[in-house]
Amino acid sequence: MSTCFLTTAIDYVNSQPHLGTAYEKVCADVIARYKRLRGFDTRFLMGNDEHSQNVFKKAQEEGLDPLAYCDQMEQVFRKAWACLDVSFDDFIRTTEPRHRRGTTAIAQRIYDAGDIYEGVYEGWYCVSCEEFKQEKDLVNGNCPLHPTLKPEWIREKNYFFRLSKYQQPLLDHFKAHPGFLQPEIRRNEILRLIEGGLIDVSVSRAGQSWGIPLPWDPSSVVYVWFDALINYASAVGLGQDENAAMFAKWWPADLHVIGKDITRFHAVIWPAMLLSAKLPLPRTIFGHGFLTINGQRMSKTLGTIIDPLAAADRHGRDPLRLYLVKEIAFGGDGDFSWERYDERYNVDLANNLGNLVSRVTAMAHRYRGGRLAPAAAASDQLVRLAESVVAEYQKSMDSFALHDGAAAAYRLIDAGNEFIASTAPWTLAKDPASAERLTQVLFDAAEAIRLAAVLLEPITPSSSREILRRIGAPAAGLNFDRDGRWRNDGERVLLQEGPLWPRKEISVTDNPVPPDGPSPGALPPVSAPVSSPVPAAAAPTPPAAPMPASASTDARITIEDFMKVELRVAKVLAAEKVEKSKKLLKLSVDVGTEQRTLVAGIAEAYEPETLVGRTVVVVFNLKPAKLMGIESNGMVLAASPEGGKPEVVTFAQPPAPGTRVR
RNA sequence: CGCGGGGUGGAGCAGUCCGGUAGCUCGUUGGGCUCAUAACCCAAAGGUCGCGGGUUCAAAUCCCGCCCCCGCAACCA
Repeated sequence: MSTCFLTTAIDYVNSQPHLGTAYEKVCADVIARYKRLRGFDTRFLMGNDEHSQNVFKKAQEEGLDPLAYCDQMEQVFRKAWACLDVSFDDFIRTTEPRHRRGTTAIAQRIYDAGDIYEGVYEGWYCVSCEEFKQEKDLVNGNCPLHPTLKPEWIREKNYFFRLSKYQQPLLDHFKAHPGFLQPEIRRNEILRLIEGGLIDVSVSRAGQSWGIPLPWDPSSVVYVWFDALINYASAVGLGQDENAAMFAKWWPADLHVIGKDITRFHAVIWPAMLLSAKLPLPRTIFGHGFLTINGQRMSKTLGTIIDPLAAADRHGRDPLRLYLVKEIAFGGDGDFSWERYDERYNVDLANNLGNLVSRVTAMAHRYRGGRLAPAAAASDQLVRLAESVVAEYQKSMDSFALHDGAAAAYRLIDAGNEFIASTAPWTLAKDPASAERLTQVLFDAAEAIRLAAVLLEPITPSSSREILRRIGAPAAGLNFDRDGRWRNDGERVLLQEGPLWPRKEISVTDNPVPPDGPSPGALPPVSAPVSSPVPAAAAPTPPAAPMPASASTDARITIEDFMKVELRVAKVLAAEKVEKSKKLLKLSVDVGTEQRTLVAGIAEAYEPETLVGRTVVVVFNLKPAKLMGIESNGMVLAASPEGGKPEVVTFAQPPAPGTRVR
């Protein structure tokens, strides 16, 4: 049996998982489940990255032993992944003995290969990145990733890995293995990087206790990212004699699923380390994109960090999983918004898949007492479509185009609905002569559902099992070769039960996450090479936020929309009637920074002279417009009663011109 | 020249590497059906593929130039 060993990035435990972290795990899980469905002996590894100075500090702040702190965080992460149905087979922590042994072993091998030398490292060090920065990478003297943080100039004894030596071997490897790094855009990026020359990298830190000691110099510990990368190998037995068989079975990894920001570590340094240690390189590295929220980067300050558990809670974990894989092209960046999430829930699950199951099971019961067996040949059209769908699904999933795989499955679901409309079972039911035809039509419809459920199983595992149960098809031990094709055999006993996904009338408001409370304890900025720090709240996940129910027809705008309008206090310097105009006055106003000419439609209510010297409010950033030949650069605010005369907005105590109004 | 990502029917996106009928979802309009979760089906309207050049028989796609938008950090997968 073929094997498949795949991994995700291990996560920093400074903070909790967020939707972005979850995105990676879910996608990797979909791949893992797909491989199992295809019959691969699959091992899916995840874990936590714990040897970070930030973790150490964070634990100290909380008055905890670092390990105890990590123990707590392990539970937080495990719980999150369990809630999302992420089916990892192994969960590694970098503080585990097996990892220490693996790291020690590989470090020793690299050392023995002569690829590590001692030196003194001097340079700018970003505490948050835990990474040395090159002068040229600094922006205004600060780390580009943490502009508010001053890098430290550090000088210490350091061991270096001869990365430079592996430039050509890496290029050769990339050339020989076109699929080594995917998608293409990452491959090109990294190729350019390697071609540009590699410099040796520091692999140790002196004078620290939180980490794995170097085997040849216990006064230093292995640099955290170096340590982190090795988890993939130590998890399957590297450096553990008693686990040699396991290592032989699983290594090299078939796939590392990682974020696009850490491809450099995975596609350059990690392979070089393995080359040096004379170990096989992973077969594939896939760098996925980032999730944005409403088109914006997830940001704690903007309140756009989304708790994956809250998202799963809103409609269910499978609806969330489906959204993440179907609505985002795997490899590119993608967007999440509550509105869209709600929409996809109703459309994909309630209206289409769920409703299809309802109508078929209902008809099976009404017309056939819930029992269906083939009575004739299956619909050619459906069978042909199913064949093409399965082929496309397989091709897509094999090439990590998970979104296309999901779309393929949905073509079958759509076809099921179309098939019912075109065959009109309710009409067939009225004619006794069509009895067999009706039975077959219902069977075909049920079969389309069954097959779709099988194809969707990697994405929506528990929902697929539920559908299969209702449709009277076996759900246990699914196998793609046997179950992933059209079948016109066997009796099915269908169950008519309530809606799988009730349609939800969604009120217009969005973000169901309440403004998070002040995060406890100031956490230093964190960015990690090998995994990603996540939002800081150390408190346990709050109960999933309820859906907001603010009703209104949404003509309302957001504060951002409003803030686009720049209102300013202005003082009228001069005013005159616009010739040939009934309503317009030409005003010259002082808006604080400058003097402007604008036109206001208030001539019917004000004599020009009465306005001079008055303080009004103007829209400062309005596009100029020509009125009666005069360019107006702004707009005076005035109450404009229907049919009545406008009343200019003024102040009891006029502020200085230029003052922002909001 | 900071880095990166974008500009494709009303909205959100795919397609761009490997030129050749511009595709999907939502929305809108009209029609149909009644098995089903006011769900489903059919049809229609709607696009100078940011702008300008170039290559080509042919450009959303390749080349050059330009404009505009977004993100850039106690948060990054």
